[in-house]
Amino acid sequence: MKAAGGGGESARPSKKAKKSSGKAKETYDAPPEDLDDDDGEYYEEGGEQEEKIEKKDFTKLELKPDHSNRPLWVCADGHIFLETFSHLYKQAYDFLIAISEPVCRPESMHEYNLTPHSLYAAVSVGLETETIITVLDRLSKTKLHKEIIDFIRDSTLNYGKVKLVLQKNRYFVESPMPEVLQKLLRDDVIARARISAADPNAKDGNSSFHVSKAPLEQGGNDLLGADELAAAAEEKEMHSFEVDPAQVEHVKQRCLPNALNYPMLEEYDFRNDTINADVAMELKPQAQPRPYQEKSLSKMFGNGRARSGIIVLPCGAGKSLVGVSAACRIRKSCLCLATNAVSVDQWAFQFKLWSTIRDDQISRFTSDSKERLRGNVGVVVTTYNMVAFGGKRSEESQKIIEEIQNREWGLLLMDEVHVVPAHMFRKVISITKSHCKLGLTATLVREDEKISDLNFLIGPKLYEANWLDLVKGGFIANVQCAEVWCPMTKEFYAEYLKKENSRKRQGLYVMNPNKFRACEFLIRFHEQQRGDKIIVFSDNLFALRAYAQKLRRPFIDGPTSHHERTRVLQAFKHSTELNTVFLSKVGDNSIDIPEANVLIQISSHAGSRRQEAQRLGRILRAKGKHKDRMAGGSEEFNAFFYTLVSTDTQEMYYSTKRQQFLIDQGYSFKVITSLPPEGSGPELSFYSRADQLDLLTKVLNAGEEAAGVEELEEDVDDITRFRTRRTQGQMSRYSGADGMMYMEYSTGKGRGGKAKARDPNKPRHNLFKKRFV
DNA sequence: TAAAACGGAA
DNA sequence: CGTAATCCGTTTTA
Repeated sequence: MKAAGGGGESARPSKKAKKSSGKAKETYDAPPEDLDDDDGEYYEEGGEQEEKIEKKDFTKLELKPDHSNRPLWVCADGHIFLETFSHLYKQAYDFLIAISEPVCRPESMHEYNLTPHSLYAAVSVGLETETIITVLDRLSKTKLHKEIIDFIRDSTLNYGKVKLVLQKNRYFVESPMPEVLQKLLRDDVIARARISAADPNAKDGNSSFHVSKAPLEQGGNDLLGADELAAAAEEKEMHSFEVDPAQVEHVKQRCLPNALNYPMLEEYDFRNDTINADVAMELKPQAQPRPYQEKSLSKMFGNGRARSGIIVLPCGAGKSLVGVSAACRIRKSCLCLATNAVSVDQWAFQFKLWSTIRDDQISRFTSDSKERLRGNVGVVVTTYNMVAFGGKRSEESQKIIEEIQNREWGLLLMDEVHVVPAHMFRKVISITKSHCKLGLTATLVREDEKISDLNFLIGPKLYEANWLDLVKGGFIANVQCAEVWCPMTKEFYAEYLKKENSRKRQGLYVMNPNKFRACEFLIRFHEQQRGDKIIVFSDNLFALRAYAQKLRRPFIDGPTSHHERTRVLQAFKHSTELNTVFLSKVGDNSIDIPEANVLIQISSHAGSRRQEAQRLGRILRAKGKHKDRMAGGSEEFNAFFYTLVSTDTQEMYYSTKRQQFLIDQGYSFKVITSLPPEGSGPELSFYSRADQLDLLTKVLNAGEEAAGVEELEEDVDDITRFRTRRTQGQMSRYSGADGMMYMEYSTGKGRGGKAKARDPNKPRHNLFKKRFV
């Protein structure tokens, strides 16, 4: 088994893992007992290291003899690199996603980061400290730094000592160890949150805490392992104090790893909950969760109870089935929150589609459909707004909202958790009382860094799928992402440089005739050559209307009536005549268009990574079943995502920023510099200079109307030009070093020629074949 | 009676 | 930092 004389016996006095200089001996304690490590001995006595060790310097780390079979590089600072071509990739990925935070996941090498929060999440899904260390060590090419081992131990030490429980609509902080509660109460925030009602049961000479015997023996204990039974036995003497429901959020925050470090366990033992009645609902037999959906659920229900937390799945990967499944397992009242009314309808539909819930046990609650629950239990689907709305309410709403506040919910199911502004969130979570909270999202990023608040507002991240793995599995579409660089025409650029007002500038670079022609070309190409369904996005309403009118296609924006929307979308879905629609921001969230597989962005002014990902999600729903899949992971693209950018304008600055999230997910962006193609002439609009100038005057006039403010005539804006250049620099950096992005120039000029060559084995799409080979 | 339009809010 | 979109609730219209 373990090599004789394993690292364990290197009883060395100097254990410092990191030396600044001089002759340092690098020795690390071997991980304690390896669990059956069937692939044999790899431990060697710690070698002598001569030079200074940088945390990310691998050269001095001692490789295990069979390192090539092991997929991980583990750095002393908590960064972990995973080789995705390893035969252990799948296991290693599942493990890493449980214990660490993904940083960047391109095709062949992933980067992860161990943090106190991620370790907290790991323990909360049931991993034990020593298991984490052993498995990590087993997968690592090198011995683990002692620093890392200590870090893992420290981070997970206190987990599970404190619990938050909801009983009869009152919150209690519980622990078998009264001294821990004392410690917590020394914290101001927690002390203030405490409600010390004179509860007759609390009278107890020894301490001021409630002492209770945990109700056990409810049956179903045969499902518990020995550990749980032991733990349950310990819980017999449980000390607790009550906290103000409005302060729960702050108490949880204080208990997190970055503060007092007693992260609170929040589990719902729904099987033994006899107070809240069950809801009769089960998954229908045809609801077959996919492997990754199954996996997310197993993280949530791993020990027979329901854990609170967040599940991250890309759009179109079937988040709603996960949500409905969770509700069906718990079988208690469920409050489901969504961002808007359309989404509410969809959720209600999904519940009816996948589960056997009776129609009168599910109700929608929005401003124009206030359905009441029949019985005393059931599923309520509503919006964040509805629950958090502070203003005056109609009489009927008032009643329902009171009911929601007073009820004790088994599950609080939150869709698109990232979207809701933080203050709304907080309100919703403290208003409603639930035993278990499940958050669903595709993009766990915000431009402000409030995303980490989710750790105490809801719970740890339970599972996150890797987009590229789902692509390989054929569960979501395989998307070709491209950034199309459209040079400004001479006249437009001259005007652009004159303008100070950013709004006017935007008008100019969005309406750039070359961009228009590129867009027109792409629409024609995809409609005619491939029979695709196309969505064109524009944040800028003027451009949206102008493009749509010129190209004679319908558009949908905010003011478009509901009736008109459905009419257009029906035609888009079912008619072969209508294959392109133009959408404003409305399309980001509330419109569902499963048919579309090509997306063109003509205006994307703000640098929101989330919006970019959300938009890509519009075309991710797997297309054409599995017919596009081929063995060996070399599959043809079946969806296309174009971002049209006017070169040398502010747009370039934003687009790289926006792409970052997708790049972290492993997507690569191809840069296309000559669209429309060289030879194209009057068959595309704005060919003649006269037409272009005509457009220019229109844009200028419209700009004045809209902007309303007269701006100073200024010369070249240096800042903009600087930014633009710098951005280009960054992009070429991506193209070379990271291999995540590469540039292709049909003209061959510039430094793009040095770009990484594409894989010749991969089939190339016609469009790219024609233009760029 | 139900849909559409308006206005304020965050 | 400003725009667009959303929501709620009320009022108007068919």
